[in-house]
Amino acid sequence: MTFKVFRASVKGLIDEALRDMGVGVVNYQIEEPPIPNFGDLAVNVAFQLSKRFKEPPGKVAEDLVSRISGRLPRIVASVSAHPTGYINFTVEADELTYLTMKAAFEEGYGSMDIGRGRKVVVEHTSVNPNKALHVGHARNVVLGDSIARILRKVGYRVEVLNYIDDTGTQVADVIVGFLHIGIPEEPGPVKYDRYCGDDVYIKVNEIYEENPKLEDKRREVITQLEKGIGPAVEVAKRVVPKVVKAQLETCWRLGARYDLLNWESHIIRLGLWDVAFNELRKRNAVKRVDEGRLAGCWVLKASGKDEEKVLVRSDGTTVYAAKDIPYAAWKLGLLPDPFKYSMFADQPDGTVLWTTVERDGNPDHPPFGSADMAITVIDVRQSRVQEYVAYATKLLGGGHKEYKHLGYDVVALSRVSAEKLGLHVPPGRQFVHMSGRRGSYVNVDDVLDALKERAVEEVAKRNPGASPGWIDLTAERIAVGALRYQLLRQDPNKMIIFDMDEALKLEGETGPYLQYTYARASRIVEKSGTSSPPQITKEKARTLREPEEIDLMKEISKYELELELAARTLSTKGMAIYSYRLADHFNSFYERHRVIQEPREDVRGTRLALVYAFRITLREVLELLGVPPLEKI
RNA sequence: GGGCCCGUGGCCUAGAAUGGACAUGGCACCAGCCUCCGGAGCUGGGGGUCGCGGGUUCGAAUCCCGCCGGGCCCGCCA
Repeated sequence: MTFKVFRASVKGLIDEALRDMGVGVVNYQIEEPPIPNFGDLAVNVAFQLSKRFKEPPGKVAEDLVSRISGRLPRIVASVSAHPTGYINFTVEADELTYLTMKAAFEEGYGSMDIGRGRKVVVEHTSVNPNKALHVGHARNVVLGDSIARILRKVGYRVEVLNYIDDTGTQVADVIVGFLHIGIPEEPGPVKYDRYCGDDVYIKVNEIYEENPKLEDKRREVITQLEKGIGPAVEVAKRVVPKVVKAQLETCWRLGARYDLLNWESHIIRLGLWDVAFNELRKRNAVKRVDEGRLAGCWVLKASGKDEEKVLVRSDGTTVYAAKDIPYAAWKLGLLPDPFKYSMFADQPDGTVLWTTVERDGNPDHPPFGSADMAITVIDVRQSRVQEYVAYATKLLGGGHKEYKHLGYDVVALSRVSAEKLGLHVPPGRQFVHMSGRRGSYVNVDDVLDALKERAVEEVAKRNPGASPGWIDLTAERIAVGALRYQLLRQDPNKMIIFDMDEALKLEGETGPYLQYTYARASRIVEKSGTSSPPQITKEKARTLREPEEIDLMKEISKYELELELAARTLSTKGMAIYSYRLADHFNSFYERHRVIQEPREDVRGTRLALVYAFRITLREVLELLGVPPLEKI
């Protein structure tokens, strides 16, 4: 309730003036001016009105200002018309300081109720359980995890799902390796997901090249997995959960957490597809094609165009994309829940991760699914399929619910990094796509380890005599912060060309810069000898006078607006950039003004309060991004 | 062939929905700043046909059309 108050006041003033002038609805914008001299917020309403009145914007602006200037509330210091037509408002800094600090020191700071208790499920990660995560998967994990954190913060009931495709070809390949090629199920000391991905999956695919007949075995394995009987199922029961646990280790390392694992085999064996399919038929949403090239297939009737998506082949089997429909419908509670549930693992954050089971569940489970909104985090190559799935949920009676695809472009390897991995990069190409099957990818654990190694050097250098355990833990957190920030700060529509040397940077606009700044602020708080923020009064707020103090305070006051925007747009980018701006302003302040050593007692107290407010706010933002805050670095 | 995404100094990048003031930061580069709460920092500087060409508009990085370059999707594969 800070900069937001100022913004609301500005809007109120403009709307009141418009009413006075007797004009109807005008679509105008309130934005931050490009140059601080122009004030703190600018309104472009005069441009819109100038069209209507046939008068120059500057004149309209003056007219509006003359109506407004007499009735400014306390939070608004001044208003002025710029000759170009903008109406510029300046905030009353003392008032904003007081409001901002008061809000920051309150319990539940930043929490708001946009969600109104509505339930949202966020599905992310969903990596085939036959290999270790590469950095492309990491983008998925951290995007989904941060969105979940943001939505929870703004009042949604959030449930995080991880879909395990344990009946697909990728898992089947690994099982073929164990069952028909004789690769041992138990590796040496290597992490199990990596073993299955690097030593089994790749190998099996190489053997397919020489011996294509072996692919018949894959078909056989998949059939067994879907039906739930046969030797392949026995192998899968031993192998897949071990891979999933190994993958989860990496996800947890990245700071992610989940509520439930949904296994594809359960969806299939419990007949959820048949239920969904019957429902689609009942609602006349699918039809059987009688003739032509699709004769004998069941297709989804597309809305407008003549596109038809095959769901059931003429031999009666379902296509890959069709399997997503019952799952989506379950998420939104459009089908009866066929699952039983049991506990799968304890997570680092202290919560329990549950899993679906086919029978003998724990009756004492929390409610799952049946959300008002479903968000599926999956890369843009799945956009088309996701459209069909969203459309199918509407046909199944989910018209009042929302199914959203949160897409993002892939992470590719830079030419330099690819060549360092020994891959051939054709001339002229600047990047190469990652592929688990070909083994051309960068493993997430490897990236984190490399980052950590760099961080250990730095931390040890700056903290002589620190315990190895502390150095290790701190370096780990730096590594996670660095990687997460990098993956969250840019537009999801843009491909990330991953370069190892670039990724190892710890300076500039990076996670470690934020952590470093947080530690700086923490040290001041520690040295102040206080354990809670000083009482702030309007009188004390008045002692903030230096430009760097005011700028920092204003940046802090914008937190709620940024959070609101992030939640509404399901985007982490703005939050990431905001966190950097916050830290940047703090460092400018820190450079020029002393806190502990400030001789004037009143100024010292208010500055300390400012540091507290900054630290609390940055902590909030870092937690939303999943960048671990560090007291000491 | 149809559809979607991207193109902003040498490299990376912000400019959302709803066009508006001198185009945002970072990396790299140059010049400064530690007797002072932590220099992973701070201050200043150079560097731009916002891919190209039209159009709409008083005004376009932003909207429209057409190109160019890069990527992705479009299967009774998964």
